[in-house]
Amino acid sequence: MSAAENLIVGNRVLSMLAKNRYRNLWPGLERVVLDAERVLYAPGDAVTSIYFPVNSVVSLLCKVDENRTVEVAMEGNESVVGLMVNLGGQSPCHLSVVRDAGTAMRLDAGFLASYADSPGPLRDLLNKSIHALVTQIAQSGVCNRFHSVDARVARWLLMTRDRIGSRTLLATQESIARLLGVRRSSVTAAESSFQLQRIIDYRRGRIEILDERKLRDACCSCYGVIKRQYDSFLQ
Amino acid sequence: MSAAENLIVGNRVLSMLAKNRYRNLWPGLERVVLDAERVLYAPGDAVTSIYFPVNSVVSLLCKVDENRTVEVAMEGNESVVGLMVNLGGQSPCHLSVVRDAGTAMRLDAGFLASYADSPGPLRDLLNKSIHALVTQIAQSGVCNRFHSVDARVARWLLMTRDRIGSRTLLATQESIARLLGVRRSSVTAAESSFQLQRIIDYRRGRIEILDERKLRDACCSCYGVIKRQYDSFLQ
DNA sequence: GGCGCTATGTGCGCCACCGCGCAGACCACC
DNA sequence: GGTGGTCTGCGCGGTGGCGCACATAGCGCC
Repeated sequence: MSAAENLIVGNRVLSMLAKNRYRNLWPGLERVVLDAERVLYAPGDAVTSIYFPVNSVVSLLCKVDENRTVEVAMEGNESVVGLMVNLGGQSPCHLSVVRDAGTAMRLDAGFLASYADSPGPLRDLLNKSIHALVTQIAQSGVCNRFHSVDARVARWLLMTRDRIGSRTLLATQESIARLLGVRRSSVTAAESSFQLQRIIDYRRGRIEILDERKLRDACCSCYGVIKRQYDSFLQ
Repeated sequence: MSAAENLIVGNRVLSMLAKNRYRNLWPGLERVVLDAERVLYAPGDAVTSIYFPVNSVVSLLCKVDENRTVEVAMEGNESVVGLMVNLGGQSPCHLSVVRDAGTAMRLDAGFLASYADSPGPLRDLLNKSIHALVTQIAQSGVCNRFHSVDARVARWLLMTRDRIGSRTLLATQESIARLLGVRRSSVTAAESSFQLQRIIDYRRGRIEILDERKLRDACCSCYGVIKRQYDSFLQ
């Protein structure tokens, strides 16, 4: 397998297409590096590029008030970033920001749209991706409203882990707090509790997951609901 | 204009199609009455019917825990109920329940899909509808997390009003509380405060909006964000 | 090794909202 | 016009998370 193919299967959606011998998109794919904090789409922008993250993570942010934007979804190797907005031919209503730097495969939005215009395995897959994203947005919303900060931090850590494919996350308590829309000290409390239970280990912006099973126990069912939705159609 | 056409333009999506002289769907449309509490779709179901509400309102409910399901979106005359699920060919992950009884135009899901298969004004409209629904889900999630019960009740009242096209809503404090995921007495407090300010008048399951402008002032910006998204492509 | 920045630890008062329970009021129905 | 069920008013203690502020500790950099 070529280096390019290796990258391609790093994104679960592309990987699904590869498995089904659907390679119409391959010629249009281009490897790019996404730097942290780069804004991919902002409200009002035209969407000209679509991204298939390999090990990068993109946050979908929604404005709450003047000085707060919270994460309504995170997109990584299981996602097609910019998809929904593009298919609607609409301008995004959310901010898409690179949270974890890394590589992604870029595709021209029009190029993708031309292949998704007609029915087929590609369009099915994209529709299912949209469906899963909506599930994530809805479930995260509910979770953020009803579940404890501890459970939400646990969910956030697990979901990030799944998307970067590594047990070591780079995130400060401050950054997590902003994304979840909670106080930093609430995140401190959650993380130090997990540390005491030897579930995670952390120091200055670096979190290592020691015991994934316990972390799952610490988080609510929302993690599973979201994960199952993606797993149901990706491999 | 015939009685059927009158009904058709009662749904803003159908009305848009009528304006653009797109009438392929007309032969498949069938007027139905939706009774309150009827479950249109449940997780695991196959979606065989699509509904264009005229004055009925459908709640999209998401399970929180064993004895709680909360509203993640409400769909009425601005919506195509069952759309997203159908296009993905997926089974719904949320419960769709008729909240306010009324009429709707029913369409066979396969019939709609056959017309949405190819690009055109219909598909554009459906894509935009999905996009708006996602905006609603995301914004409601954020709103439910960060804004006061008072503001959320105000938003709920206004959104319902827009969808039924009447200043008089039928809803008990208990039912609103369940949908918003708050205590009934919190809704009591909100409504009685609005009553004191002569914004609404209510008695036993019947709420009348007296001053819509003040009600707008009482609710957060989320109402406007959601409304603008729909208004941007519906007439 | 010292300096400075950033990240983390911790404490305090506060408040919106929770869960529960009960009383009272309204309305439909017989 | 009584009666029963539903809807609304309200009170109580409890609590999770908030906003703020300040101290400490780790780490990069010169």
